[in-house]
Parts: sequence; structure tokens; C-alpha cells
Amino acid sequence: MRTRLLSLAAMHSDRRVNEELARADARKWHYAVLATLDESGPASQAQLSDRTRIYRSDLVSVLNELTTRGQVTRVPDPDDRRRNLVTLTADGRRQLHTLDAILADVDDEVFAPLTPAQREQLTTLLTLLLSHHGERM
Amino acid sequence: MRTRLLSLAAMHSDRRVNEELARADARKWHYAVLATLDESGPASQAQLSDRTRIYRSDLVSVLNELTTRGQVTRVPDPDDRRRNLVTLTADGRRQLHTLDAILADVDDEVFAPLTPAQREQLTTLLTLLLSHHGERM
DNA sequence: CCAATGTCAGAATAACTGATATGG
DNA sequence: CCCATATCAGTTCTTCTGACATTG
Repeated sequence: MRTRLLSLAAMHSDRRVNEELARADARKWHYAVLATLDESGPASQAQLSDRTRIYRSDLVSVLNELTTRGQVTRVPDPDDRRRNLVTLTADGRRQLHTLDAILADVDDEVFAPLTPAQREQLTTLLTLLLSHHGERM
Repeated sequence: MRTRLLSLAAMHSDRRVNEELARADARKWHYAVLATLDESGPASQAQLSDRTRIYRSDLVSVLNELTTRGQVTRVPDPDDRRRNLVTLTADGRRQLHTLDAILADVDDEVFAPLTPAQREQLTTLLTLLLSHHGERM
């Protein structure tokens, strides 16, 4: 059953990712938020929640941590004052690069059994999956 | 970063799997144990733990539940009395078939964005990953 | 004496569910 | 009035650690 394969592979990967991110005093949600902001630019919390699949309620504390570390700013959106506009800072981008380097190593380790072509394939397939039930849960 | 793609895809898949298994009063570990026993035959708890990646400590309660439901038996191994030999019962196999049917539907849904050929590819790639850091955490 | 096995108890997260206040 | 947003409080579920008794 494919769903089980996927689950097992991800479990292994996640464990390694968490171990390594912990050394940089980060967790995968921190990375997810920083990376998403870098990829798609400033966003409201609701948008971030959709894109990262972090629950809106849980995003709050993640953002609290990131803001106290000066890695993102969170300011009310003047155009729609219900929203906060979350933006990556220079420090945040620096941290993202640090985490990127860490994760690149984990990536190499986890996907070592695959040839470069197979890694490409996998990326393509997973991206396909996510873009379909992607932006829409 | 591929690890994040993998993580997101698995999270989505796991959520759907859990939702559907819950309707059959099961969880993914129940299925994992039943399926593993069916695939590899009777096993000790340590072996099951390796194969399913369920912690030894957590396996205990999963097996408690499965035994009270009569889906597996757990008897001391005469050859090595530290071990329990866990075996699938007829009821267990029946339950496995039920869960298989449920999961086949979830599988179809989750992997709908992929063509049959792409699903094959994905299975191959994930199997490769798991067989490498597979039996060895 | 050391290693492996199964078990237990509990900590630490992570995931999930409302409820609420405020603005559109 | 209803919907969306951010926040808070709290529950549940899972993952993970450490210790222990028993056997090899």
C-alpha cells in the first residue's frame, strides 16, 4: 500500500530532519515558515497556514518565536486590519540559509539510495501530488 | 527541499488514512502490524518494531489491543524465552482485508493526480528508499 | 558481566478543537 | 448579520526516553 510506504519514508526523513534542525535550535515549522516566506513573499497568517499546513492556532506561537528572534516581522496590514503581514527579515533570510545548508546534508543522506535522475523524478511526483490537493488541503 | 515535500505529502496522506481507519475502529499502527505479519510471517516484538518502526514500548499497547480483539496471538517463544512470538489469526487476516479495502480507496484518492505509470514510479522510488535505510533504521 | 527482550511510567511534543474578540 | 482573521485555552494523541525484570 503506497500510503504506508509514503508514511514510513517520511517518518524516517522527519526524524533525521528534526534531529539536525534541533542542533540549530529550530524545528521543522520554523523552517517551513521561513522557506515559505522566502518563496512566496510576505503573507498573512491565514495564507501561511494554508501553505505550510500549520494550524492557524499553532502558527501563533511559531511566529512568536520567530519574531522574538528577529527573523520575521509581524505588522497589521493597513489594507485589511484583520490581517497581520508577516515578512522575512535579513536575519531570517540568514537563518534560512543556515537551515538550508543543514537540510541539504540531510537530503543527501536520506536520498542517497537514489540516483540524481531518480531524485528528480521523486521531486516531480511529490510536487504533482501537492499541487493538486495542494493549496486546497 | 525534498524532505519537506515528502513530509507535506505524507502529512496529507496520513490525515486521510487516519480518518478512514478510524471508521473501522483502527489506527495506522494496527494496520502496520497486521500487514507486516501477513507479509513476513510470525515475528518477535523486536522484529516487528524494526519493521514497522513502532517503538518497542509502544508496540506493547498496540499488541494488547490486537490480542484482545483476537486478531493476533502472542505466545512465549520456546526457543528463546525472552521473546514473544506474535502470529496473525484468521480474524486478524479478515480484519486486514477489511482495512486493505479501505486503504485502497484512500490510495486512489490520494494518488489520483498521478497516472498509473507515475504511481508505479513512486512505489519504486519509495521502496528503494526504504530498503536501504530500511531494515536498518 | 554484558546484551537483548518485553514491559511500564511518564515526559515532551505535536496535532487538533473550540471559543472569543475584532474587523470587513 | 455573517464571514474571515488572529489569538487563547485546553484536550487528545503520538512520539520518545528511561528504567526495570527476565533471559541468553
